[in-house]
Amino acid sequence: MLIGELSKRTGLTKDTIRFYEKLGLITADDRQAGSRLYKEFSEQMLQQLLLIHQAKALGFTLNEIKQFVRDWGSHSMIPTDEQIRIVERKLEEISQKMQQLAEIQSYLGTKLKRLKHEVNLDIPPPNSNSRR
Amino acid sequence: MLIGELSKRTGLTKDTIRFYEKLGLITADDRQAGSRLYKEFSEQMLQQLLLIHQAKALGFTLNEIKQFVRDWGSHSMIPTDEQIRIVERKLEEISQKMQQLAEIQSYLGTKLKRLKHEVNLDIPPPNSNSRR
DNA sequence: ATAAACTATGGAGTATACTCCACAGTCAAG
DNA sequence: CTTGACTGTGGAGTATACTCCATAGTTTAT
Repeated sequence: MLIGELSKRTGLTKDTIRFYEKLGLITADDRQAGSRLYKEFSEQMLQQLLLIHQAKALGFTLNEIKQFVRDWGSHSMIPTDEQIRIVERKLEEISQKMQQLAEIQSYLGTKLKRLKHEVNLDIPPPNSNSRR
Repeated sequence: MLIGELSKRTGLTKDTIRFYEKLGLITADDRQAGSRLYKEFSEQMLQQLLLIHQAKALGFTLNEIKQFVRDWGSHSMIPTDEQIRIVERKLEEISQKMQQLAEIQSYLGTKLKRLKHEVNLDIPPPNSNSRR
């Protein structure tokens, strides 16, 4: 597919996609268009962009993602046992992030309970003695 | 405490702390020092900085964190029921992030299994037929 | 065949989040 | 009482991640 379709299907702008391509986060095949070359993107690149998008929202930088993408690609010339170590490290990072999220979650949960309690004190539940 | 101590105890540079203070992410009391004013930071601000640090690592922008910090502060003049909605929204965001992390985690888990399998094929387990 | 909508390239500009520097006053140890 | 480590302010500079623009060739619908 061409960049326009890719843009629509990922929700990323063409500029962002071109920027990512320059950085080497994604790749494209060349396709002849008259005297010039257009870029042909694969379905896999679409998936990769969606993953990049997610990873960004989770606080990974483009450089980290670049490593990530390079390492996971089956075409990498990195020996398997090193790849294993890399993936294990990423998994640890992710566990850490999840733990941090869990902390904030519990913090907010407590806060929420307290707020709801406050509301209950302000405005007693309706119908509390409306029966009969 | 003064900024130096705060810096050491949070791991953030003085410049970063001053930057955050300018943005209103944290506050400080003034303390007379000769003809000038030094900033006095509370234990609470230390905690807040640690939280800001975590939130950043989880992909929240400083602007989002600013909202966050403002909303949670008990001194906010926001009505309780609105505070509840805000906290609930944050909790949803966090659930979403956790789900995304879980996805990546499972993706990497699969990848790791495959890699380990590959290694097993390359180098058969030692002692596999050493018994006897 | 021609206009509208698409494509690529190069480069400038912007927002965010720091980071560094120079200058000047303050404080604590010897 | 001086010296070294601290403090604040203002402003310039940097890295990251886009975003916009001008220009020019291409494809598609009418």
